[in-house]
Amino acid sequence: MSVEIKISLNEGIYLKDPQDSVLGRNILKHSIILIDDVGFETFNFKKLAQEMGSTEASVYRYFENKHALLLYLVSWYWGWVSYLIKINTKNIEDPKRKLEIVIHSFVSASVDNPSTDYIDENKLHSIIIAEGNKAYRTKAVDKENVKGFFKNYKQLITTVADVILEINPKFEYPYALASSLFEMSNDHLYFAKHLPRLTDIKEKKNKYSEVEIMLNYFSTKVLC
Amino acid sequence: MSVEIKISLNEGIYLKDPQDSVLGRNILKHSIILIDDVGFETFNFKKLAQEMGSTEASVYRYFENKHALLLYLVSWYWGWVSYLIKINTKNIEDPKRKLEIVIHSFVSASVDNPSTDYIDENKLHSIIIAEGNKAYRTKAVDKENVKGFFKNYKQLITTVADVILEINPKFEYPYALASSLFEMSNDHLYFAKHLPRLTDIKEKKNKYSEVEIMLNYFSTKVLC
DNA sequence: TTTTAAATAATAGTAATACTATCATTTAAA
DNA sequence: TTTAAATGATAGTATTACTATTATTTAAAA
Repeated sequence: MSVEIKISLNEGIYLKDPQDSVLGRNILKHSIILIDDVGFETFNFKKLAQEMGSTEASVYRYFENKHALLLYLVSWYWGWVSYLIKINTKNIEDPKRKLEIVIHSFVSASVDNPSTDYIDENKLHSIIIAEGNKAYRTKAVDKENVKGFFKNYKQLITTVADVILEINPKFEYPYALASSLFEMSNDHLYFAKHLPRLTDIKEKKNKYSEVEIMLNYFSTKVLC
Repeated sequence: MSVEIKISLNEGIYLKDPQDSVLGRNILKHSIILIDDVGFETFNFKKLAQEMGSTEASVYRYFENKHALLLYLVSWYWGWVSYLIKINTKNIEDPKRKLEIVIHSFVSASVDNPSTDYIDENKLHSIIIAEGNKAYRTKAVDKENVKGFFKNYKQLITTVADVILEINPKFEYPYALASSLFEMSNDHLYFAKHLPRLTDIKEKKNKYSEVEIMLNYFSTKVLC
């Protein structure tokens, strides 16, 4: 059984919503596979079209360029994690437990959740880890921010900041802690795999649960 | 008076050490100005050569491509911050004080330190903040890591991890905390400027000292 | 069911990018 | 002062990042 979730995304990111057509969903599906495989720098629309058995021009009808496509995928991920946090923290009273769920969602939302058939959440998570911050680390940030392209990220961080404030209403850095937990999750999963001397997480063991334990430790210490 | 520091860098990063010639130092100088100005994506060797009054082919004699040049700049920065930490923590006994100096170096090494004449440390810091992690977030990380291209980063983090262990020898995450403090410094300076909803740091006030206070707060809490 | 419109495919073409190669000239070293 | 090394000038190629045009397929409306 596949659950049909449609994550809402800022309209300016795409020219035509890829979630609404077969070709569009195919673009999402294959771009995730390709970017994960060759990396964002060497990825391009020609290769994507070849992989899909479509044409470059057709892809350009959905996205202005590959940056917009990356932003779409990353936004989708932000929205999806927000959604998961919302349903998984429903009916939970203890805000500390809520934050644990948040952290678990950051680290491994993809492993134990329903998947959309045209999106491989595991591969998408790999893309977030390796390429995620390229989506907002560009000269166009400010312009794109005004257009609301990062709304899903802000919404996610706001949700988490609210949980943090529930735990400790006097805490001075709820937003900073929220975004840091998200970024640290990705950073340390990346470091464990590629630059192990920059972290204490070991690739050998279950690095996901190790990162989870570490982030819980950090957040507990900071909030106590 | 300008102090002549020569930061040592892995030889594989460049084809010819730019620090050793007038043209080379000019490449460093102008690439910093240009990347800071137009962003790494739109930066290229043709534009750089034009700005400098040199030629594309000449730049290619120093660096294989713009990625290598970015890696050089970032490595130089890592090495430079390491150097500053070393001289500024000399003769200091209290490890807690040392960590404060480390954090101060992460946040604003560039504002109150001697400068090399061909490197604008302030602009270089801006580049680190905006583009720094593109230097290691590529499909070539593992290959480049084997060649030792990230040695300066590892060395920096090891130095900081040692300070952390001096404070609390039983602390389980010295490397992770060290790299997180470095990354958080850059992230939150970036967020304050471009995506303020992701942090609590305000652009208006002195964001550098605000970030410094925050990182000191976090590290104290985590290590206590 | 036909007609019409919308979406996609096929193809071609352009400007910019990321280089490589060659040779002339300047600068530095022997 | 000869020789080598570094740089400049120029040209050229393959790839990338698009745009434009027309044909064909698919879907919607009449």
